Amino acid sequence: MSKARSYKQACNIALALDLIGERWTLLIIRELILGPKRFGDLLPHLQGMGTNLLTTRLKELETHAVIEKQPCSPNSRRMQYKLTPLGEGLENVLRELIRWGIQLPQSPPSPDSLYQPEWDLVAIKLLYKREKAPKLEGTVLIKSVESSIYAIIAKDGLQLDISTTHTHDATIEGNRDSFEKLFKGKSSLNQLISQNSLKISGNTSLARKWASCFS
Amino acid sequence: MSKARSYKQACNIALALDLIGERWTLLIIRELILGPKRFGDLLPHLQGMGTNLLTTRLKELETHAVIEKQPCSPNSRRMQYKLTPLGEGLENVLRELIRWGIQLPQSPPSPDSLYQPEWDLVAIKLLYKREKAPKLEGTVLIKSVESSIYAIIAKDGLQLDISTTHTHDATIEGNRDSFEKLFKGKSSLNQLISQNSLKISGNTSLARKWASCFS
DNA sequence: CGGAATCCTCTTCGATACTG
DNA sequence: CAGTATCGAAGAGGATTCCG
Repeated sequence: MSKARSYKQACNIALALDLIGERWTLLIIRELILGPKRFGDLLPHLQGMGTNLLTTRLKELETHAVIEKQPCSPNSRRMQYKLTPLGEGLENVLRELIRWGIQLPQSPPSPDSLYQPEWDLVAIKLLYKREKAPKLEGTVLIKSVESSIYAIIAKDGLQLDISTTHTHDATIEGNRDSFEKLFKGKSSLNQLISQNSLKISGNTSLARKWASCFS
Repeated sequence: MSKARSYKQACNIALALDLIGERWTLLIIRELILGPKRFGDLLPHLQGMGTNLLTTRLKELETHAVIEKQPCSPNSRRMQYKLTPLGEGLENVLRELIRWGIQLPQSPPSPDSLYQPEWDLVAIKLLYKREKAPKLEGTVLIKSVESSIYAIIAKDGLQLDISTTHTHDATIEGNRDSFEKLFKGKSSLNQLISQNSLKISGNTSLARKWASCFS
């Protein structure tokens, strides 16, 4: 049985870290931010982690009600892992980690480091401030050479999809770098448009309002 | 030399965790939130951590410019560790960890778990929302049987002191439990006063305004 | 195929003893 | 007091196997 090493401190920080402070754990949470995933989907995004260790971590998280294991569909025997409401609360922790990570001296992107476009989606989702345009609704296509991301603006936040095509109201087009600047609040949409870095089409008003939610 | 194990992922979360995700690291940051500390001050608050490991962690943090080592006083040979501006940015991460930790199913306080009053001060400092009363200034004494904490309200946030006596404008008195409810936003000052759990004196208006910054 | 269990090696941790 | 050295214990990483 996993006896879960603990700091044994009567402190909320230490308490939290007892549950999600171990190696790999927060990266597992990151993987589940965009929705439920299966064991086999998690593994390739966690290169270097053994299958046994992933099993252990998933069990720990499950016993602490941070995630839950459920059938992919009602009568299926295939299982998927999903954040519980408690686990979703970790969005706030991840958001601040992203913010802190952004301002870090950027090490030159080492060639042996893994990259998954979904990680950008996680950042976009978490950095989006719906309160800046609470009533906004619609779908924006974020198009670059590398990927086509559909951002579906809904009442309960931003839903992001990279794998399926959706009908969309507006399009923002450009390269990854410019989008990064936009989403991370380093440049405004107007700045990037006037620099010819980004281009908008369709419902441009929607696109503008949506983009203003990142600054 | 410390070769600092890395996740090797082009993701801001993973990048951040490469620096501050290892065991004990965030607890060291917690210790430095209230101000600089010496090696010997850190150790007893990190029970179970070997001295060698603390040395290693401090060096890692120093090379990544999260903390810096400096003389206690200009010409002293005694050294202390202090957060850099980059390190101070981790306040946001710690704040969210505290918030998440608070809503965790409270395990019965195990007898072998360590408790340090300073950890409460860290929580108070980080949960205080100055923007709720931006112009407030003064000193509030938070008095319980266990401790006398001076909260000095300043422009750049809350300064907290448990070791020295200060002149104060207002006093809030009660037991630790009630204070916890107040600071963690679970109860309002008015509620706690009407329950006879807390008592205020001195500049009660200041005390009320200050207390409202936690809800 | 998904994922749990087993082994084995290597690294990190934890605790204590030691040194400038 | 501030760290270094050491060593057994625990955990991580990788490959492989087993089972439904």
